[in-house]
Amino acid sequence: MRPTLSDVARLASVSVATASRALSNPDLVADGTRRAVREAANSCGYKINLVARSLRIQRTDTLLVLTPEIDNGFYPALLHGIEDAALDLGYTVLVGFTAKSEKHRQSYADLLSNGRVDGMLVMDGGSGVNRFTGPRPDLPTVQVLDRIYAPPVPVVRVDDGEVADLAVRHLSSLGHHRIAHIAGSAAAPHALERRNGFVAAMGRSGLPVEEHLMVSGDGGWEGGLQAMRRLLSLPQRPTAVFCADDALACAAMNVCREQGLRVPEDISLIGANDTQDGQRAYPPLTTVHVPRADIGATAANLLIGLIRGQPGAESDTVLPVELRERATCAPLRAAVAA
Amino acid sequence: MRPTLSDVARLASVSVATASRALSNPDLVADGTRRAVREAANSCGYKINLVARSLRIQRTDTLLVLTPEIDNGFYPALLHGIEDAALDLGYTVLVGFTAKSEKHRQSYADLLSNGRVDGMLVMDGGSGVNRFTGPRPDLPTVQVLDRIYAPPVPVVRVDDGEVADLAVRHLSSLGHHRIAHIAGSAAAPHALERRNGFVAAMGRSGLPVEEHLMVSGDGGWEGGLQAMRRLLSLPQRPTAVFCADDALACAAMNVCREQGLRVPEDISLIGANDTQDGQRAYPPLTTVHVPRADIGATAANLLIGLIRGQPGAESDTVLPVELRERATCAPLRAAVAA
DNA sequence: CTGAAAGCGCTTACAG
DNA sequence: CTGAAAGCGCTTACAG
Repeated sequence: MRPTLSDVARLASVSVATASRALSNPDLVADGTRRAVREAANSCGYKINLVARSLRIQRTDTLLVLTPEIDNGFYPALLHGIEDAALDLGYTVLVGFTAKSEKHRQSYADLLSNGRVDGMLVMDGGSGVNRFTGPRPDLPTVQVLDRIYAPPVPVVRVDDGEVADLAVRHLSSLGHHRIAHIAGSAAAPHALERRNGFVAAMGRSGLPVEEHLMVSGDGGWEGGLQAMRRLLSLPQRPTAVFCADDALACAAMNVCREQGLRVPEDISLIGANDTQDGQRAYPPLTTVHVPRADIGATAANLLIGLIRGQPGAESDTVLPVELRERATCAPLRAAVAA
Repeated sequence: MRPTLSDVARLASVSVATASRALSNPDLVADGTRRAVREAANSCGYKINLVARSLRIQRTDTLLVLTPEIDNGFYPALLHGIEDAALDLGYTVLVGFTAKSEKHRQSYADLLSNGRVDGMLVMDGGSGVNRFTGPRPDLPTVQVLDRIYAPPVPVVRVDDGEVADLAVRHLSSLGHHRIAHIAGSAAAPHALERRNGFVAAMGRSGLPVEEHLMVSGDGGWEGGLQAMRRLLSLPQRPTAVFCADDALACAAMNVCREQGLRVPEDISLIGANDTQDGQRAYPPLTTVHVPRADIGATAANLLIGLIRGQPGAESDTVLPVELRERATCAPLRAAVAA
């Protein structure tokens, strides 16, 4: 059997209380005692049992993160940001994939109410599950990017109106005015906000927004392909398109190639989020950068603050976004010249 | 405070023993009792405390998976396969990212020795950490894809020689004989095996393997770019290249574009693994499919068997791979005609 | 500085 | 079918 603390205590000829202190709170025991206990622990290969410890101290030092499928290049950076911040503060992070079914989601969320984790980071709000529906969680929770619980459950996010605004202003500054938008999944609040932001930004730039230039990219990669094909089949094609995310923009770029259109000479494309697929596309995608690692780290720190009962947790933290010019946008005249 | 089982027992006027049975082992109590206890539990919002339960029953029903960075499109499917199988059998999975440092890796691996998880799936062997170095784990462990512990620690993997063989035979059947290879990270055992497999397969096909046609794609995306540039700067360019993985092949494809070479008309490219980036490339990448979800599920099932003490766990499970023809390979004469 | 004791919240032989 | 009791492996007041 695995040695326990009482084995160590016996070997070191001290009480379990002292053995515990020597190992977890070294300052509380005499030098010699500490040494003896440590040696005993080593000699028998003692490892502390964290579940016993958790039961006793009433915390697990573990965070849960609810995430949708991660195979889309958006979540990994968020996860790493969370993990970095958490590990620094002595927390372990457990990730639960919730896109499969509401049942899966529930079984993960139960880990919080069942005391297996101390707090929860919800970043699957964009997948449309359970939105605004459940009661406000009474255990430490922070939302990432999409708000799915009413205040005062904190959110860490970006301003999606600003994302759209940066994209539209960039395109407009290049002389484009027939600008299209491929919207993201209707289930994602942020996609809706980017769409609204697109309309608002077009207005602010004094540009007309034509209904048929706003298409839905719902349906993942295939949806993106179809959306772009629809746009290119229009009698009056757009000269530029703002895609709600980089994956959609990559899909759009592929459609351009299959139809023999050059990007950016014949048409300008801009994405959003700044994910790896855009960076590695050819040509590399111009996009609006979303600081995912920062968002993750901020959210994790906030959650840990909540768990530790620190006051003054902001309930709405908005991080800045910025334009990342790469190679898929060109001045309108280039298209005209082509 | 959170209600405990004894609160429920009091409300239902039974002993905690009975309350426990009514909730966790319903058949053991009378109908009326069961109903009363359930009602009591609901009325006070009782949730079982899983850490107390774990301490008592001496298991956590949790699996740990050690994974390197996941932002490369390879790991998500593996993770999903693991999670599916695990959830079906009542296990929760905890994932630990280990690429940051050996310290991070250790702190995750400690979760196993510290009793927070029942078993461990090691799939970060390709990142070169700690290889063959640590003692054979004495707690339930299974390795995924790369062997980093000596037998009999089980492995679930593919035959990387076969991966290379399928690729080379495909290229050779298209008439290519000046075939190059861009190798994966030298730290990854499977990359080495693919490289050796390439040499063997070339031999089997009666093709010469020229030293300068085998280059290292070490260094991630940038490494891939450089490797391909080196190949294209050769006096005698290859007419086809087998890239150790799809990301490398995508990098190679970008280099071709930047140099004005058409794929597959001017040069054929084949990858391996069949990841999303290859599927979404333009043109879609021909590759060797590796059944990642199956591998994950198989490994998880094996691990759970180990945990439950089932005998007969195979210590080396090899899953089949297959060629996935898409659009980046063409007959040699096409290149000649060009 | 150290030890005896209580207790975290469950489950499960053992009796009845 | 139900209850009293022990115990999983720790930590931490409380005394000394």
